[in-house]
Amino acid sequence: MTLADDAIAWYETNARDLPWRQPTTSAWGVLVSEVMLQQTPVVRVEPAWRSWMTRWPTPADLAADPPAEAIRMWGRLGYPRRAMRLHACAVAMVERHDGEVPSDLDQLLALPGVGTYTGRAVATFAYGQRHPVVDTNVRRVVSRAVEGKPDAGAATTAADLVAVEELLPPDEATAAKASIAFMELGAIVCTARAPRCLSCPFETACAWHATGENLPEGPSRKPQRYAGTDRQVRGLLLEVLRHASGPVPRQRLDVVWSDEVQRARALAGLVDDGLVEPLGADDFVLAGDNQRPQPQDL
DNA sequence: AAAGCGTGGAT
DNA sequence: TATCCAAGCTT
Repeated sequence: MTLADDAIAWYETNARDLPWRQPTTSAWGVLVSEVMLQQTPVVRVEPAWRSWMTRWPTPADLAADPPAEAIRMWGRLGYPRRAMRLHACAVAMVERHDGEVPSDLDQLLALPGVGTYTGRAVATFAYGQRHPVVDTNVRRVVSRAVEGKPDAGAATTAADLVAVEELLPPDEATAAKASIAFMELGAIVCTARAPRCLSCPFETACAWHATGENLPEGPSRKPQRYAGTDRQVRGLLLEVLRHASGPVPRQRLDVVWSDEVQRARALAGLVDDGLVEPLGADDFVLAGDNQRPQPQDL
């Protein structure tokens, strides 16, 4: 039995029942789930994903609406640039791929917001192809089970892809199952904080378990501050703009943060990123909102 | 290649 | 309370 075999067997009876794993889910549905899951936990993604798919069942549906609507629907999932990119991705798929999610990995990787992980995840989970799908869960599982180290490095490397590829069975469909199984194992058993080694199908094979599960010395990532950062200010500004139906006067944005310099910098950053657009001298809207007729236009 | 980018729940 | 962490991507 290989690790892949053990993982697949374990997955058959232990996998969570997530909507984007239903066989009827479209490749678009898989892509949306993958983007939403970038740095956002499953429990928060699930309801958002359902709403999103109900409103925009296909890429063409999303592409037909302005980015502002995507940013609103994104709600508080975090990193709203992902909503922008998902919208841009839908537009690109309409333009370049006849409104379909491409199955070719290189075409996937060329889409906005689709990187090393997401591209392979879509090719694998939506189209059943054989690719190493390497996210934080898989890196942790492989780091522990194969290398005996408590945690993986900070970011995915080419070597990680090779290491995971070598664990995949040759058959395409089986490899795809192994990929989702490795991820699920990392998500619910081989967790960062309190791994459930006694419930792990790798228990006897795991190099890390064999050496006594020595814990990592420090955090695997650099701790990221939030309070007081531009990110917090951007979040506050965007929260106001999300709930506005028309142009927002600058004064309404001024009240969210007292430091004028930082506030201006954060707003400029949102404009730079294409999330927000200035409208006239002192009004702001979410990207594309100026294309909707405003009350004063009627 | 390291830093920037949201948000909220768990410990 | 503060820190860690959650299916990363872009520049």
